Amino acid sequence: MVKRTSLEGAECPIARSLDVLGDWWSLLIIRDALMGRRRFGEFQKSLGLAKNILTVRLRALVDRGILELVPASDGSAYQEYVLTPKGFGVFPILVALRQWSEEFDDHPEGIGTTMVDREKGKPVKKLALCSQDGRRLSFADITLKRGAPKRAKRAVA
Amino acid sequence: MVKRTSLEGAECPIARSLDVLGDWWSLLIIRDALMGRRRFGEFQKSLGLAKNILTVRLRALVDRGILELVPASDGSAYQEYVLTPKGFGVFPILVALRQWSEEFDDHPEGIGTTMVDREKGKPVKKLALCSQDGRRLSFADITLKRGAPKRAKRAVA
DNA sequence: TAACCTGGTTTTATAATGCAACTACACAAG
DNA sequence: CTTGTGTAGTTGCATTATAAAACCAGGTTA
Repeated sequence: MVKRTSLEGAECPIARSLDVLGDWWSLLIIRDALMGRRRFGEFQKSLGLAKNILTVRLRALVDRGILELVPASDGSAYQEYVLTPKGFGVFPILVALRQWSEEFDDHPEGIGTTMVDREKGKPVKKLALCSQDGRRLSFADITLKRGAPKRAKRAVA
Repeated sequence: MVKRTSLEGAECPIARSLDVLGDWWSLLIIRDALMGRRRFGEFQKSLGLAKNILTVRLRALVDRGILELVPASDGSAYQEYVLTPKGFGVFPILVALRQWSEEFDDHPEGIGTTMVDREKGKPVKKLALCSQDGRRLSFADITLKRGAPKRAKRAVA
């Protein structure tokens, strides 16, 4: 078997996420979707990737429950791709990627945009990992415990 | 040009990060490095990837300033791969990936470990994006402004 | 109805990935 | 000093994924 070894079924949740999001285009498609793009052609023009690849990626994202196909909002007979809650949940990952580049990129002058809060127009704070009682945690302050995390009941949107 | 289109030089900092971290193995290698692995053989056994691939990935991570080759800590003539500050900076990205899986994975019971704070043993809080004055921001509360972010002066370690 | 746009599929070429076999060096034992 | 074992790769070849370009079908527009 030479296929690109799948990480599906891995125990590590990082590997599980990467199995879904870890290819070259998926995260960029989701980024564009968060910026409001929804049509096949919009994605294709914005990302500049081949249409056959985009077809496959979009289908995969729909299959995994990250995007959803809905009738076009403008009343035409076409369809649009919109994010599901699971898709919106990717937002912090994109923020983390953005902030890593902002902090460590070797040529930061090449970065074209800064993320600011809409109300004040000021750059946002760095994502920080905190304990439940509010202490800031570095990677040395955490450890892994066996067993699946209990999932908070999610509101029904 | 048929090569896997490089995102190098993109304006979007997310694309820039993905250009470095966006392949199947790099983030998993960094994850392992954060867990204390440092030798070629350790990575290879842990990840189960082909040695030629590992060679290429490690070299790329060293070239990009994420890993560093240092003389082995046990006094042998071999070398070890250790994370640079830039490498440690990837930690929040891995946390975000982990938390996305914890929250949205379709089969959460397959997740093997939970991240807890070492001191209290309790699960950590979700990463939250905040404005400089402390308001929690959702993706709808932010916007992009043109121009590179100013980078905070970093301590000289 | 003809031209055009949208959202694809097909074809074909090249680059990345994976396995297995092989090599080079370090170190340890006999 | 020779043989054996472990580490850290390299090389060769098969298979897959990715890409560019051509093609196409249904909806929309003129």
